[in-house]
Amino acid sequence: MSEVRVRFAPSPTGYLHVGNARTALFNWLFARHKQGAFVLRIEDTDVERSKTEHEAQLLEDLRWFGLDWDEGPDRPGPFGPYRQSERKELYAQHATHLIDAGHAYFCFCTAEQLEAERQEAVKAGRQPMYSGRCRQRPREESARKVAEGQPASIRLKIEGGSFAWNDLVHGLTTFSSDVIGDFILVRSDGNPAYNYAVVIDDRLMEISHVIRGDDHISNTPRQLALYQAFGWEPPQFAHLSTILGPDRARLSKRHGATSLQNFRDMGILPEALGNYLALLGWSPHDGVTEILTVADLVAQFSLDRITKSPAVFDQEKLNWMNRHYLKESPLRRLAQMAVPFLAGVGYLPIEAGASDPSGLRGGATEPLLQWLERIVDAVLKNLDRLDQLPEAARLIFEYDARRTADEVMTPDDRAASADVLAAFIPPVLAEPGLTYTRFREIAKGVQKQTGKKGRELFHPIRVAVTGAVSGPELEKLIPIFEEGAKLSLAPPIKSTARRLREFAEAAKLF
RNA sequence: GGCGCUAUCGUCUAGGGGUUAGGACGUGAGAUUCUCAAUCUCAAAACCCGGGUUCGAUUCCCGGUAGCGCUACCA
Repeated sequence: MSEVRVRFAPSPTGYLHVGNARTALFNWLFARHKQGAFVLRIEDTDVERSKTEHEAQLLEDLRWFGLDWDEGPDRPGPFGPYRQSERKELYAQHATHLIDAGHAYFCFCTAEQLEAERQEAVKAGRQPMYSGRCRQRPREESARKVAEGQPASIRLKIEGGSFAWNDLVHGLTTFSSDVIGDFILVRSDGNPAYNYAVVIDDRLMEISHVIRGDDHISNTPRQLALYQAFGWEPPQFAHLSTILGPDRARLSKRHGATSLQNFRDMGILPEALGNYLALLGWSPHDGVTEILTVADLVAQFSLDRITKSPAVFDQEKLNWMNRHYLKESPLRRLAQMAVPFLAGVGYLPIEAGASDPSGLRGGATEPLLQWLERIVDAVLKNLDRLDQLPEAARLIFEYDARRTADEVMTPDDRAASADVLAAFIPPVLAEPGLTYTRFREIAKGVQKQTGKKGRELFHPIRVAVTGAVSGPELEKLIPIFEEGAKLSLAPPIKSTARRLREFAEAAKLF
């Protein structure tokens, strides 16, 4: 068993937390770095939380994140099945084995009894721990009660002085066995408890390294007790620190975006999220490099460079990293990703049940995609994430001449720039197909005529044409207006000339 | 309460018995551009506290404090 085998074992709750995503990522990086196997196991024995329909969503989230697995529910391997719900027979067999060997016993205590004992212990200031009342019952008696149909859970006998392991992140970690009660292996309804199922699964799947959140540190001695009872060699453990919110409390839904789906909806690129998460609790050897490709991460990853301390999730830094990857991304990819964001605010015509995967009426045609590339190229520098695209591109899709003339352009501005506008607008209106080159020539003419240049010249033009005091370069915007107008979209894109005509009218210029 | 884990700029981190304690995000200033942004340059900003060990501790040890976790027939 020298081969490295790691696993990620999520519950399909329909919500994959970034903390879990980071755990999955670290497992995956370690497996790929060691050229071992990455196993995906679904922990779906808890029917309350697990919904089978959520499993597909989970796999989809993981794939979007860029992870793949060698074995899993959709990729059968030699250690299947990979859903806990399909492994109940295995858990039952091993529990029987433990009882026969005298390491486990049936417990007939009711929930009420246990709760009462617990309350008492707390009141008396003692450690609330199972008393072990059913431990001494003769095996024959227990067997008889079970045969009679009395509900029973199965508990493990905890013995021995202490449990210790050499944690790959934290180093030597020790627990006294005094603080661990005889815990439940199999619940009275026949379902295995987490600490039991996880040991059976990890052992049977020949997992070599268990990499998981540090909220499991206190569970580890229990699991060690099980390995001991079975006479099994335990795997290596590595416990990852918690991800916290800005208030230093464990990152949760009330902090805002915390699921993979949330980040996807924000227009965060998977490679940006992966790079960011990899740096949350891990750093490369040089201690300087921050931008790392997946290949870099796989090549450099090592468990001994993982931080022990918890980390506060910083959306600002994620945004920065996303901006970096956005700029590196091919325009075509971004144009395609832009469609749902623009369609979502009504800038592009969507159609329910459209045959095209983009969901657009008429489909995402080549001319449309080329035009979207221009838009993305123009506004990219202003974006942290794609969900800011509608706002950044608004001046392309919306132009209100009335508002521009009355509000955006102040009376002072208008008075000061009357000569520029008077010289600029007529030649543009007379131009059939405006290009940026032509626009430049006209602007030059205005400069000669009015003697104004730079900001004095371009600001009034910008405002009149875009309806905004700031935005992308006119060099990029003019072609977008012109090309957009030709696309006959619904709602339509107004050409430069049309904008100026409306503006002149609203401002009563001529 | 008990047990456990953690502690370097606001945040993510590098480092390590002697360093000008390094990088990044964010922040501030400047440069540049028709504007915003982007970009570039510069700046401010940290070793939790108290004991020990040592010639010397931010680094090693102990204690305190704080934060977090576990203490379930949740996972």
